[in-house]
Amino acid sequence: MDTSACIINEITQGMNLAKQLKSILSSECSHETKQALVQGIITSYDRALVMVNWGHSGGQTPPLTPPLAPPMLSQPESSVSVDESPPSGDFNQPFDNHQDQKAVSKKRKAITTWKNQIRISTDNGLEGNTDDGYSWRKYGQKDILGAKFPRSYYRCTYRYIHQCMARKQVQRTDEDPMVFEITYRGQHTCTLTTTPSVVPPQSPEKHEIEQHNHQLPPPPKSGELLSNLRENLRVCTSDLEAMVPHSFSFPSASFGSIENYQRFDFLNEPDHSFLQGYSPSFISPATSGSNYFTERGNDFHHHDDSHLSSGITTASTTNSPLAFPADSQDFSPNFPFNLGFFI
DNA sequence: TGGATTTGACCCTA
DNA sequence: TAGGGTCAAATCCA
Repeated sequence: MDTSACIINEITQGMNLAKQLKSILSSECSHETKQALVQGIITSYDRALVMVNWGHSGGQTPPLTPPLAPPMLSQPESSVSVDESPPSGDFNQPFDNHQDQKAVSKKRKAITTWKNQIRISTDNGLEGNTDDGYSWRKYGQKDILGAKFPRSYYRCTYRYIHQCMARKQVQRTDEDPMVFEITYRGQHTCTLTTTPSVVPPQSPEKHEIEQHNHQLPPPPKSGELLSNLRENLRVCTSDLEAMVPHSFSFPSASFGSIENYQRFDFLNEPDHSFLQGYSPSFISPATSGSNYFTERGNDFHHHDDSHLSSGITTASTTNSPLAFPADSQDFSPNFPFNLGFFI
């Protein structure tokens, strides 16, 4: 599907959703359903705008996003939308030695970054999660001046194995503790040799999640990720009817909702090369391989007064959804995002 | 015992 | 020089 077709699709979908919303505004439909429709409308127009921007910024085809934040008609309480900005520019500069590291440091500003804003709703006391299919390893945490919460730093687990220099920062926003801003830096090169979506690494966070919520479904199998990808891709290329995210429905009501505020920050010239850095997995708590929170006991250690900002002490990438108290600061976000949709 | 996390220290940039 | 980003030793956990 070319760009214009996708744009038309998005706009058309938004219109359809608006019509649906109009028809149910006076009905007995649940508040969640209405909200889901509104979210779907916003998402559709948002994506359409992004596509337009892409077209104007270089004539390249924007990443095709499947209905990530589609109206969750089937399960309105579980809504997941993703906002990702495509990366571009030069990154993944391995710096195994001091010299390289210096060079990279100088290029720090030039490295393309893009952000994701994910809102985790716990209206029903549950939460969902998304997965980018990659395995992240936390390598640092820092209190940021003026920030209420600390910032966590993650790098690809295969940094040294595959010289994958992908990194991400997870920062809980001050305004809304339930909103996490994830900044991605660099693209995954490990996908060139190992497809995370195919063989999603078992991240430690998975273990943690399992510890805290035994009712959660097991992490997705690699095959599931692939099949999910296919489904999503199919949705993207099918008619509007298919745009209704049946395939995005969460497997069970045990999932809360995560709203990804897609903010496309094109900090640099878009580059198709970033596509390889995205995981083909999509944001379904049941199928994705990442979790947003760590359930390790350690993660909850830092909740003494001296660690008010440690609510997010650890964020790891796991693939299981887990429940966490809405007002809790003890969960760490691991925000994988499924840019694989863009493929 | 190996892998992941924590956290203080160091480095780099503005 | 301050603040952000990264390193790496210590620690934790399965």
